[in-house]
Amino acid sequence: MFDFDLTHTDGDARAGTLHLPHGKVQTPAFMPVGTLGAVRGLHPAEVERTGAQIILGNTYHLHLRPGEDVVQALGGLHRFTTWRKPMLTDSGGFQVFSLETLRTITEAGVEFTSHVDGSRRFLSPEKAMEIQWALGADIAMAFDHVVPGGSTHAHAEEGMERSLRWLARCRARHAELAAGSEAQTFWPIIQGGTYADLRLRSLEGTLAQGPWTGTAIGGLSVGEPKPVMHRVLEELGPRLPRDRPRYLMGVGFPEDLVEGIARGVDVFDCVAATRNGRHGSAWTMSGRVNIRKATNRMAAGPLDPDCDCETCQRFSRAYLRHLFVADEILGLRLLSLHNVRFLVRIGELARAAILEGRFTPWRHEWVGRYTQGDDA
RNA sequence: GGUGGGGUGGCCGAGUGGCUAAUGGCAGCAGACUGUAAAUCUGCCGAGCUAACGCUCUACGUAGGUUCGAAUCCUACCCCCACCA
Repeated sequence: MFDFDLTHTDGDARAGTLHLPHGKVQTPAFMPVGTLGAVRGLHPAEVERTGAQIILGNTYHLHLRPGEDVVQALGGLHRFTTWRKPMLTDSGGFQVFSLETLRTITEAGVEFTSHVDGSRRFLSPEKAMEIQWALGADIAMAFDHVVPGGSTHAHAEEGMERSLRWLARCRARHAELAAGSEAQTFWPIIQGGTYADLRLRSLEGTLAQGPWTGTAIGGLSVGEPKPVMHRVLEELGPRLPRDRPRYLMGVGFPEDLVEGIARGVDVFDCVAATRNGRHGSAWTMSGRVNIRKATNRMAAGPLDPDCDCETCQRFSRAYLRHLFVADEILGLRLLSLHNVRFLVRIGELARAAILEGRFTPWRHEWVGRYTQGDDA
C-alpha cells in the first residue's frame, strides 16, 4: 500500500512511483499546498487538471478550524474536501517556526495562542498524530521543531534533538492509532539547520527509529542562502534510503525544484505558487512576470507562450492585468492556477527527461532559459 | 432674488496664521513573498537639478489686501450644492 518503486535514475535525479491508499504519485512531483483543506482560490477539479497528484493540508490550521472532529464526522479530509487523490498533512511543526511569537515550546509540546481567537492550543507529538489520524490523509508528518535558517549551531542542535525525541513519541502514538491499518503512513523529518554534523546526526537518529515509508527533509528555505540548501541536500542525498521517497518540505520556487531534483529529491511542496499568484506574480519560461505592470496593459499574448495551463491557453496578459487592477477574484485564481501548473509541469518534464536519460542536458537548458530574462 | 454651506495636489478628503510640498484613502509606479496569521506587506508618488544630503521653482477657485509670515484672516469677483421665494 505504501510502496515506492524507484524505476529510473539519471545521475542523482530519480523517477519513481509512490503507491498510496488514494492512488499513485509519479515522481518527481510537486504538491500544491491546501492548508485549510483547499488549495487557496482553486476548485479541486482545477487543481486536478493542473496534473497535481497529491496535495497537502495542515494539522494546526485544520485543528483550529473547522476542528478535526468536524472533518472526521464528515468522513475525513478526502470526503470533506472532495479531493479524491492522495493527500499529506503537515504536522504543525512549521507553525512552531512561522508562529514563533505566538507559541512557547516545552519538552511536552508547544502551546500556541490561536491566531484566530487567542485561545490556548496545546500541540504535542501525540496530539499532532491524533489530529492527523482523524483528518485521515494518506501521509502524516512527524511533529518537529523547525528553527530559522540563521540559527546558531546550539539552537539548531536543540531543535534537531527535540525533533528526534518527538519523533519517537509520534511514531509510538501513530502505531497505536493505525494499529495495523493501511489507511495512513507516517514520515519522519530530518532537521539540523545548516550544519552538516547536525544533519547527519538527525539522519542517523531518524533511520535508527525506522524503517520508514518515506523521509522528509525539513528546515530548509527558512532564510538560509540557496547554496547552503544545495549543500545540505548534497550531504544528505547519498545517505538517505535509496528505495524510499524523499520529500523536501516547503520548497520551492521553480529553480529550487530543478536543483532539488538534481540532488535526488522526489517530492516538493510550496505555498509560493498560490501566494505569489494571488499577489500578481507569475513564473514563466522567460522569468518572473508582475502582471500589474503597465507593460502588460495592451499585451495580447498569454502569460507564458510556453505554458499549457488553462490560463495561458485562454487569456491574454492584458485581461489578466485588468483583473488584478480591477480586484476581480478571477485574476488571483488564474495566476494561482498557472503557477501551480508551472511547478507540476517541472516535475513532469524532469521525469520525462530522467526516463530518457537526458536529465542533465534538460536541466541546463531549462535553467538557462529560465534565468535568461525577467519580464520578457 | 434670499439664506446657508462649499471650492485643497489625477480623484476623494483632512487641515482654520509659522512645525505645510500640505494627514489619510484611492488611483499610479516599483519591490518582497519558499512544510500559508498573507486577495498580504514594504517603498516611491507636484516639477526641475542631485549618487545622496539637499537646493530651486510652482501650488490649496480668481484678483487684490492685512501680516515678519496665509491653504488658513479681510475685500471683490467667478463657480458649485441645499433650502426658501
